[in-house]
Amino acid sequence: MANKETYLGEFEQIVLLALIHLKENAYGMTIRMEINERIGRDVSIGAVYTTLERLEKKGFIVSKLGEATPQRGGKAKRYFQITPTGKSKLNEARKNFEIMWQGLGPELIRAGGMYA
Amino acid sequence: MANKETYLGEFEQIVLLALIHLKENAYGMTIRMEINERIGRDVSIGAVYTTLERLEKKGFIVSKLGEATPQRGGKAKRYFQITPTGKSKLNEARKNFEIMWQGLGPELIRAGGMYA
DNA sequence: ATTGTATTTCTATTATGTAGAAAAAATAAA
DNA sequence: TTTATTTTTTCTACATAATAGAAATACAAT
Repeated sequence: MANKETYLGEFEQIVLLALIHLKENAYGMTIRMEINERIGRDVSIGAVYTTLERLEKKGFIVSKLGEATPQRGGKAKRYFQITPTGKSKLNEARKNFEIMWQGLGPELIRAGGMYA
Repeated sequence: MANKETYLGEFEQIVLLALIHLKENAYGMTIRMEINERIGRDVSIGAVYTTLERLEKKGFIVSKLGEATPQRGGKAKRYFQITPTGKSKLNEARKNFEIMWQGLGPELIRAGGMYA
């Protein structure tokens, strides 16, 4: 990989961003919803969790179990938060994409060319 | 996957963008160099080619063999170009990232928070 | 023919993306 | 006090993407 232990995949970035938007309320179900609401990507809950697990193992997020006595049914929620490492990695990924996109507007790349 | 046959991975996006910048001169070696020069990512030539193969199989790029009588040693170059499908897919990926980043400046996400 | 050079192709491995079923753990109802 | 319902997580399995490095091509020069 680009750098063992530090590579950030495409979906991992999406999950990280959803998580940031959700602030104190980021857990499996809400993350899944946030992604779906924002970009219409409908992934399974399992897909979200395995990604969260990997992000945690890499040190990009941390988690803690929710309140012990919730006023509802269901297993306790596991809340996630991004770490400083995760933030800088995410910023770096963004910066790199920006550099790669430099000079290529969303329309620009459609102009001319043999297959355009 | 998000959508069988249409998913665009992180590195696939990078390769596609390098290829666009290179215009008529996009082939394995130059693509690898372009990526390295722009964002300092040093991938093997094999990594570039397998990615190009996948992109071609998905219909996001097309290739054709270079000049039959090159004035130098070495095997003929294989030139690559992005297709309309590839372009729109790339634009879509960018749009989605933009939506996910909305409201989160590169500095903004570093402010406050338990682990900041 | 042999050597050198530039480039591609092949082979293999690990990591990421993904779904779906099963398990947990709490509340509500019987 | 067992059984059902709800909400959420955890487990298992598989397809696809990221990656390296060696081997194969194919041409030019000696």
